[in-house]
Amino acid sequence: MKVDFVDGNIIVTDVECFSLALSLDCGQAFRWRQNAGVWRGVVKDKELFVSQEKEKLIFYNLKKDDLPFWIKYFDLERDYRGILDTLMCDESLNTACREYYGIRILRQEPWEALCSFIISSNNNIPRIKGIIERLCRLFGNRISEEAWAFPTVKQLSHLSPEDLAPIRAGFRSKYIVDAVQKINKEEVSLERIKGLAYEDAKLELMKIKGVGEKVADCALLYGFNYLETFPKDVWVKRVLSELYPEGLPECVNGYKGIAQQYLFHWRRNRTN
DNA sequence: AGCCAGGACAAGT
DNA sequence: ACTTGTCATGGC
Repeated sequence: MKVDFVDGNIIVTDVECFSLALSLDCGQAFRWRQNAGVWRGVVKDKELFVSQEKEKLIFYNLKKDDLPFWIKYFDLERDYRGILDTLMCDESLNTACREYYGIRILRQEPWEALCSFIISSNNNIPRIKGIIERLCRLFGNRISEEAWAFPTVKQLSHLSPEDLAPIRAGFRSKYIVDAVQKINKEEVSLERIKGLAYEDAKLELMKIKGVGEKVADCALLYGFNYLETFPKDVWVKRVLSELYPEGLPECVNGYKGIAQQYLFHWRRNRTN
């Protein structure tokens, strides 16, 4: 990775095994929008405009001090080339990884990931995005003309399911409220989860109503960077029953979550 | 118009 | 321990 500063922009070159578009639009994050080749998103209280040309990333109007934050968010320091090499150990994984080469598991904010995947349950991606957008606009800090931060637990702490009616999350509103209250009362601690083993972390999250195995796994994979986690949604279950009735090959061990993301996106985008 | 959606949960076998 | 109905809403 090489970094240059040009006209207030930051240019990062020699970025290997990374596709910005695929990583932002593969169903793991719900707040990124693309316009004329430029992706816009918000993480914490930071808004980012970024685009990619081959192995070059352009961070628009970005302060130097903020670059490490985004390097970490996109997990650019991790050796994905090496990881994918080991993951491509059979025909299906080989195809999935080749077709969608460069998807990285983003390192999202824990609360945002948890809340987003509570909202995701029995829901479709366009609508998930809409609900989250309304949640941010109604309850998050406005950080620019057209950008709102994801609301903090504290900002949501006084709300009832009825107060959440405008975001039109349906039956999921009461789940959001339960998550907020348990975290507020420290019945569930997102801070503590970071130090727990996978199984314990999962049990901790599953104390929350509306958080079953799948939602907990998604939160751990996308929000806590537990890369060995393997969330099983309907698409991945199809892959498992169709291609891996006897179980996954051993090469995915340690990075099951990454394998899962490729298999999910590959299977979901298949037309036949 | 009707089916389905990156599920969870309770109730029924 | 598995199976089924229900939940609220809107995208297609």
